[in-house]
Amino acid sequence: MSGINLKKLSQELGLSISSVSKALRDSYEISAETKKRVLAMAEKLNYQPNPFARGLRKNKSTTIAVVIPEIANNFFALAIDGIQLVAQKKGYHVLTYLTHEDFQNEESTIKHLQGGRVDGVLISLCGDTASVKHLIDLHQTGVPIVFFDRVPETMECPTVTTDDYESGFKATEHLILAGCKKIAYLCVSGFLSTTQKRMMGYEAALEKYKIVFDPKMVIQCSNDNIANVALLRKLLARKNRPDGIFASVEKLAISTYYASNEIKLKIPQQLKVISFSNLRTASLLSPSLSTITQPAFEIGKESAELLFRMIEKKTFGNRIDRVVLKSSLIERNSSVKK
Amino acid sequence: MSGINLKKLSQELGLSISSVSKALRDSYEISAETKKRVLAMAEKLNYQPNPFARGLRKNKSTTIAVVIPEIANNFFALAIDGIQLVAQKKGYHVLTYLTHEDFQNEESTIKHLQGGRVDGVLISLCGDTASVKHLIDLHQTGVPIVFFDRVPETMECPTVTTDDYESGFKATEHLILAGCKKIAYLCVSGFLSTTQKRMMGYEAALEKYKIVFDPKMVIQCSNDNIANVALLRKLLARKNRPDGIFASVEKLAISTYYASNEIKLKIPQQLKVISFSNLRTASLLSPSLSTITQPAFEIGKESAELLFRMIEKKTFGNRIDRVVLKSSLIERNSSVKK
DNA sequence: TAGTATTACGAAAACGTTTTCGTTTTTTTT
DNA sequence: AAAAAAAACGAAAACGTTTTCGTAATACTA
Repeated sequence: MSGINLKKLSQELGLSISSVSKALRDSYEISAETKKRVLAMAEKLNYQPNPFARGLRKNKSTTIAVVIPEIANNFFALAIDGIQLVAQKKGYHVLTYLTHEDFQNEESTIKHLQGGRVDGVLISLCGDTASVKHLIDLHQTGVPIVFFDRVPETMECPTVTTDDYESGFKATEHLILAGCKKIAYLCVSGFLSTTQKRMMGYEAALEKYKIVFDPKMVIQCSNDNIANVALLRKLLARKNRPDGIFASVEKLAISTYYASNEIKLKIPQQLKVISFSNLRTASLLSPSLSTITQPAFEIGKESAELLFRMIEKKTFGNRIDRVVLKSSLIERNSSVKK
Repeated sequence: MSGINLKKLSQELGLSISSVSKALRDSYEISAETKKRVLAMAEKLNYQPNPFARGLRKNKSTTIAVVIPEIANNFFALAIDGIQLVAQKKGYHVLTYLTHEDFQNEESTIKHLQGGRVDGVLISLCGDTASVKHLIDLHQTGVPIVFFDRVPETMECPTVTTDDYESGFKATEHLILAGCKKIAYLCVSGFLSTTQKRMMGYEAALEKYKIVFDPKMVIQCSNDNIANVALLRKLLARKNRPDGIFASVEKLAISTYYASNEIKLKIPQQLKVISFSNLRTASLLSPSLSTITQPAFEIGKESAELLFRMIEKKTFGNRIDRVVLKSSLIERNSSVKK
């Protein structure tokens, strides 16, 4: 359809296909003047090499895949930004897939990647990923994989994460020092590595300050915002309600705000809140939201750089990189001691 | 690398390559029992067809490209969500490209798409796109293109947009009715169709209420948030400062909030604000932000559906669809009359 | 000057599919 | 029972590259 290929170019130039091809890749076998002619004609006819023919021949796609749970999420949007930056610099194309936190989706997506469509995969697991067999299979076909943020527990693999345990600890400690006695931990899925580690930090902080851990204060939320608001409203209307909320994902903090508004619960007077979040508007909220902010852009950037290192020198197998970046705790009014 | 292809499959089965291929595509030339055997073996060996070989042979990629200015932006993130939904349903893959509002990027991205890498393109133009020659070239190679939100003025082409003129009018009228006498219009680029139309609505509303249009109240901002805050701080500190702000993009509203905070200007008492925005936290801001909210998800969905209609029946050329969706004005405290 | 490098190019195979066109065997029709 | 039709499969070309190898013509070496 595009019409213009090596054959037409070579006819136009009175050269063979192979010579034209070599001229375009600047081969030493072709004289300087011929190269000039070829380049000029290629430019004139606006020749673009067919990526499928090239991919087939070279067994290379110059494409990577990014598999994430959702895109309408500041963390992942920023991470993609970082990924795209380095991919673009390398001349790579980026395929994006959304799992919508559904394991079936993740599985079939990964399976489709088996055919050689991509040279590498960046993935953040979905909430209910129980098995990682699909990923092991993919890895065994020779496709390098880098996990970021949500990584598997049961697989030796390259990862880029943040200091989730420490962040969980600090966030909880922060609430305790602000006067909270009964802190709820909000999460979306118990399977996730992030959820687990943040919760371990949460538990450790409770222990340090001699607060007994109450399993009922671990609130499993869903991906349905409306349902989450309803759930939280119930939680916060109870007699025995928590006086502090530690949200392990941004949207749960927002739902907490909505729920509190609905039942006229004052933040931070009656309820203190801190949350993992990359909201640009955190400081503009009413009240401004205290956050643990992950370096989302850098996570994307680091992951992509790690992946390209694996793609370029095929030295993976003998070494496994695990990068850990630091999140920062930003105190604002939602958790202020009064 | 992946290893398992039709040749190996056929050897394993004692069949010819062509028969295996036909069996897998459920051809009438192959007997039912042979098909069963082939399917079973393919499943067992986890066969995945090579997308490059298939793409080369069929001259089809089952891939579309999405070209947008930025991803860390609620509008575009939601639009991508809608696009992915329908692409996934169709079994298509989605390549994402970010132009970062840079025309050079947009141009080279589109050029690279010329080789047949994708079956169709969804694009929202970047702010300084002066010429659309690159897009006309691409279109002439037979690649269907659908423009969404930011569309070209000088090209007959399929588009999905919102009622920008009306929205601009209503937003401005809303500020006027709330008591504003001097309304500034904030935009990122004068070239954009959206900017233009929203501004025409703005001017029309001013005229209706006999307010003279002041060109100095049209504020050209950049993509640098920090610079924008500084610019707005200056604007709002002037003696002759505006008493109303109409932001044509979300981030400018946020910058307005930052600037106002810095110079202790009270919203909505001293300054009323309304903005195009898809912020989930609009109602939680201090004060809650009045918005024109575009149906971003639906825009993405409609665009993709339109594109696939064009890809599937190649009836483009004889008809050009232009879909217009409605935005909604949501009044909140940032523009309340007091 | 004969032999050897070097330079500049072309022919052809290969990548893994799909598809067209045989070809053989079986079934149906007359 | 002979001819025609149908069923089930295989051989091979084609898609557009890249790359290996071969081969002229020219330049250099002894």
